[in-house]
Amino acid sequence: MDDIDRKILGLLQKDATLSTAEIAEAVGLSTTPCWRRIQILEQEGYITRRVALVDRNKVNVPLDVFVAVRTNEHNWDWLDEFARLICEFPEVVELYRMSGEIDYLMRVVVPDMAAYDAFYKKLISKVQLSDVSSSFAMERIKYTTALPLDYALEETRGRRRRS
Amino acid sequence: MDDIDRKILGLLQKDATLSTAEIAEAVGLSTTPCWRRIQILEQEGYITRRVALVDRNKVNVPLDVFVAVRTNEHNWDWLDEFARLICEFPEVVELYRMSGEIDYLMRVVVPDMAAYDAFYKKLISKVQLSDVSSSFAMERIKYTTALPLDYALEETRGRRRRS
DNA sequence: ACAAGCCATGGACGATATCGACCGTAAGAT
DNA sequence: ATCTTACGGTCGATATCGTCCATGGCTTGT
Repeated sequence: MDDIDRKILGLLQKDATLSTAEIAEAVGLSTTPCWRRIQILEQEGYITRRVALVDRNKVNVPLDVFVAVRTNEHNWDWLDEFARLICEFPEVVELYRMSGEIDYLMRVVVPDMAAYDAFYKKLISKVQLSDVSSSFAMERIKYTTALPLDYALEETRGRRRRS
Repeated sequence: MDDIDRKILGLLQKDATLSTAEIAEAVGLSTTPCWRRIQILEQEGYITRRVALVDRNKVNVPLDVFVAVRTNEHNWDWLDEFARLICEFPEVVELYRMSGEIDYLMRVVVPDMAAYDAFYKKLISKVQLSDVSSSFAMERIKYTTALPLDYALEETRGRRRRS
């Protein structure tokens, strides 16, 4: 993990269709060593997968709903069951176990409020939840899958230190 | 948008490295028409981009913080400035304008609570916010970039209706 | 019956990925 | 002062795919 690796990751995070030649030029390497680095980044698990992002409007799910959940059950079995169940819902794209007041927070994508209502009914019919509160997003201002790379550690693995 | 298109999108959402031949086989087409459909899906904007997802632990940002923001300023100029500013922060991965109590909700990724504190200080030094409350995620149970495709409309564009 | 739309097949061209081999160099270690 | 290691650069060979023809056949709507 040096500056060049960071640059490569940064580029691929934005656009995974870039050819090795293009990346090589952008980071100031020739193609072969650049390709080697990408290989290593993949083998070491820095890059977990490459995916296509689809337009939410085109597939008719323009609405984000944040669902804050509280429960009375706080044992592992319940959590397992809950997690398993939620993962079945394709509408739930994010689910976090939280600290503080709220036990779980999830983001749900649906076509509109009516569809959310249908989802909500399905949800509460399957799980016992003591308190559910939904907040609707009016507008998504920023959304990116790109993580910040400034915090990545050098990790003197081989011996990679360029001035 | 028929069942085959949905299948193709579903596959590419999960793994964009699949070759057209593999996709073709999976959806029960031969390669050429399958390739054409993918072309169309891209031209029509169903597929917006292809990106690489990187491992958050590897790049040292394992912690999710949800930041709920309230403000007194409710004019367009302020929003523009706020949006512009937030988009500069690579740690802010999602930002929504909400309905209800909270004005804005964002997800921030950082290495640890200390780093979040540093981020927080940077944030409040740049924007005037009347109320900020942070919730830390203990665990990310589900996270996917794949949208549900069940809601996608048929959109009888050409004449595409399979049984 | 006819036309339109979609599929399958086959093939051709070119871009790229994917290596392997070899050399040069700079920094660290002994 | 060497020896070693870890790069990077270059060259080149394969082979896989993407890309895009052209043709023919099947089904469906009018």
